[in-house]
Amino acid sequence: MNLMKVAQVYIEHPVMAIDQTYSYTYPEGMRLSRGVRVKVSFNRREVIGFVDCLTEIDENSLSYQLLPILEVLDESPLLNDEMYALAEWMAYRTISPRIACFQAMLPSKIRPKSNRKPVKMLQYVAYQSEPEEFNGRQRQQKEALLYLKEHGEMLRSEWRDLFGISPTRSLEEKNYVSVFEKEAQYLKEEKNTVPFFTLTPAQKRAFDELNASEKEVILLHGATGSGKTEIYLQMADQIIKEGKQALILVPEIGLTPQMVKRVEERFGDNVAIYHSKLNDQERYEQFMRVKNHEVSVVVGTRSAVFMPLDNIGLIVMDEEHDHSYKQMNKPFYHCRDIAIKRGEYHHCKVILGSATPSLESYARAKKGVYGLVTLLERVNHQPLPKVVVVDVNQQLRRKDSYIITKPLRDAIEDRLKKNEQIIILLNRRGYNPIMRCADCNTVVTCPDCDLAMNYHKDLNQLVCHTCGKIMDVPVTCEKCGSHYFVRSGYGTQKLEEELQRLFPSARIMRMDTDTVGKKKAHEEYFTRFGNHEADILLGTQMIAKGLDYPLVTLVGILNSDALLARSDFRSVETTFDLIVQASGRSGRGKDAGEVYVQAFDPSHYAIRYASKHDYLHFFAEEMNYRHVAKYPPYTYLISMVFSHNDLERYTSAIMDLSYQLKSDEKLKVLGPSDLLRTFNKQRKRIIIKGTDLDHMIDAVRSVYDTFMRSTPEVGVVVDVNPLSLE
DNA sequence: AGCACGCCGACT
DNA sequence: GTCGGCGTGCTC
Repeated sequence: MNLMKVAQVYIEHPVMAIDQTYSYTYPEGMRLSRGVRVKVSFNRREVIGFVDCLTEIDENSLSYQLLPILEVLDESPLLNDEMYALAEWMAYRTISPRIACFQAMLPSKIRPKSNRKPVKMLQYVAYQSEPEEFNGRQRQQKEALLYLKEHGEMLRSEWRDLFGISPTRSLEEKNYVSVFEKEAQYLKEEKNTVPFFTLTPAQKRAFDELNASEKEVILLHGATGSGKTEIYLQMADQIIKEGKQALILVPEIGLTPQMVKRVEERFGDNVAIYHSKLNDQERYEQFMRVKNHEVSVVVGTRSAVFMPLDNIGLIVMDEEHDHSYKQMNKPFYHCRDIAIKRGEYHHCKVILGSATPSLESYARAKKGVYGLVTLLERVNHQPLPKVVVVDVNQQLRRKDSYIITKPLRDAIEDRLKKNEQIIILLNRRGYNPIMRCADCNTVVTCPDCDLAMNYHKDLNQLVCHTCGKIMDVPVTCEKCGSHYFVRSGYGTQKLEEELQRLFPSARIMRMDTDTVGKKKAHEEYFTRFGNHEADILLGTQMIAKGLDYPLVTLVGILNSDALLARSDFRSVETTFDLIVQASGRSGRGKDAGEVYVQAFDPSHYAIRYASKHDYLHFFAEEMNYRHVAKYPPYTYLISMVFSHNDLERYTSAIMDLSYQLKSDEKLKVLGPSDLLRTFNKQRKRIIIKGTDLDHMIDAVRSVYDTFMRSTPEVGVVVDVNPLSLE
């Protein structure tokens, strides 16, 4: 036995193949602890590692030479015990490498990956001393120095701007002030805090019920426009007065400028805003503000759930059903699961709010696992908007336009006359979605994806909405050689044209990924629409949620049941949600709102119940289907997608894997089935169904492990609790 | 994830 | 005869 001290280190590459610790020696006195990053040599390269623990091992038992840790990169751990344990739990649950979880939790500037200096340095000045006396010509210098004495250190550039370059430079040269570099600090802006609104009696009741509930997780089922946000803000206020912290999570598109403004008005600079559009530097700054206890409230999207708050008193997840809470790439976590886990750790309430709760959450609330508080009255006492369902087939039979049907056209005309605003939702980009050969009917598909290309008129080119490939409109049909093509269907581009033709004087604004490409464009569009710079806002689902414009009295949903055509088990729920949420944009001001829903199948229960804002009946009926088909929330799912450019070669390996899973009688295994090819990779999928999630995870982990070792060249993506199976 | 090692086709 | 394709094996 020859024991020696070593550090167990995870290596930065987020792949399952090296999801284990490696031992490194370290010199006496090196400051190491769990969660600090180190520089080590791995496979003859310098990489960043993440210290897991310090142990002793028997040198004689090793068949290889240990290497030393080269450098310690952090003075203190980046992740405290709570977050470290959370990362390990998340890695287990999502079947992903631990490093991927550490990375997901940290802003990229301090991710284990980057070895650049992350930190922006700025020059600051500080008061040192002053002369016995200033002479008459040194008035500027005197002012500048006294100002600095009074205000403490400040940005050098700011100080120079304020008092001029010449006096400040003399002061610096005479060493009355010191110049030094420091990490850029978040600039505190003076923000006026405004008082809270008085809660309506209905809001007050919900507020009290939430406070009184014994449950840790409580579902707040509140209609659109019922004033849930105000309740969250007042609960957060109450919590910070107790000296604790509040974490408010909002969906990607829910973090509108309006929302940010509201929160900042209430909490001033005691709040950190964290969302996906921040750049690396901004993320890092917000992360550090939270870590350094400079704020008590965090408002943010999915990844904000990892903010290093250490004394959480309340977690709110607004629009808890929203799909943007699920990370769609590694490590495929769901923000709700993390929020609830953190709530358990901090023994605080977790409030899930929604007008259209996910079936999972509502089912748990009904079972009593979660608390349930209901708030169905709207704040402005307006009834929920009247919903008119237009049968598109019927309009077609009358030889009327099926894009914008007569009833909707009349309604638009009417609102334009009254100078009110209109939102039109069409969940499809581009001009014509499909282009086919006029002779043999072959649809033009993406060479890499087996999916139809979309015609974009502005580019006069075809765009693949899956992989982004752009190509010229073909001259000859690949199948039959014909030179004639027809384009059909309609997307937002064509709709914009159509609307402008129908209403030549209307000011129309189009929002989809093609028009709001740039970073802050969203905000700009929303502000302009809010200022009534346009009469009609037309767009894809990005305009369906969270917007609050009092002048909007009409919402039109064009292809409302397009989603239903999909094979996904959640498509009905998604359709219901989209209609109810979009309807919620109408009639939020003093005038009652109206909604026109164009559908090919108006009798479908998703459309029927959505048009009556009837969540409860929808829930009951949809739960029936889920029960019969053994889908969530009655079961759990894990999907495994295999990809390779020549996947057929691995069919037998995948079959073996599925047989292995099928031999477990606690599991139901579907597939492998072929998926469409994307990014020039063939894909196959296996779906595992079961009722014991831990058991399912263990089973998948074990087969995944063997598969990965024997055929590492095949891509495998495992998604535990996938939101959709498209 | 990288990167070296290793075994088969088109070239100075 | 070599240069180099990328399958596959390993990293403390």
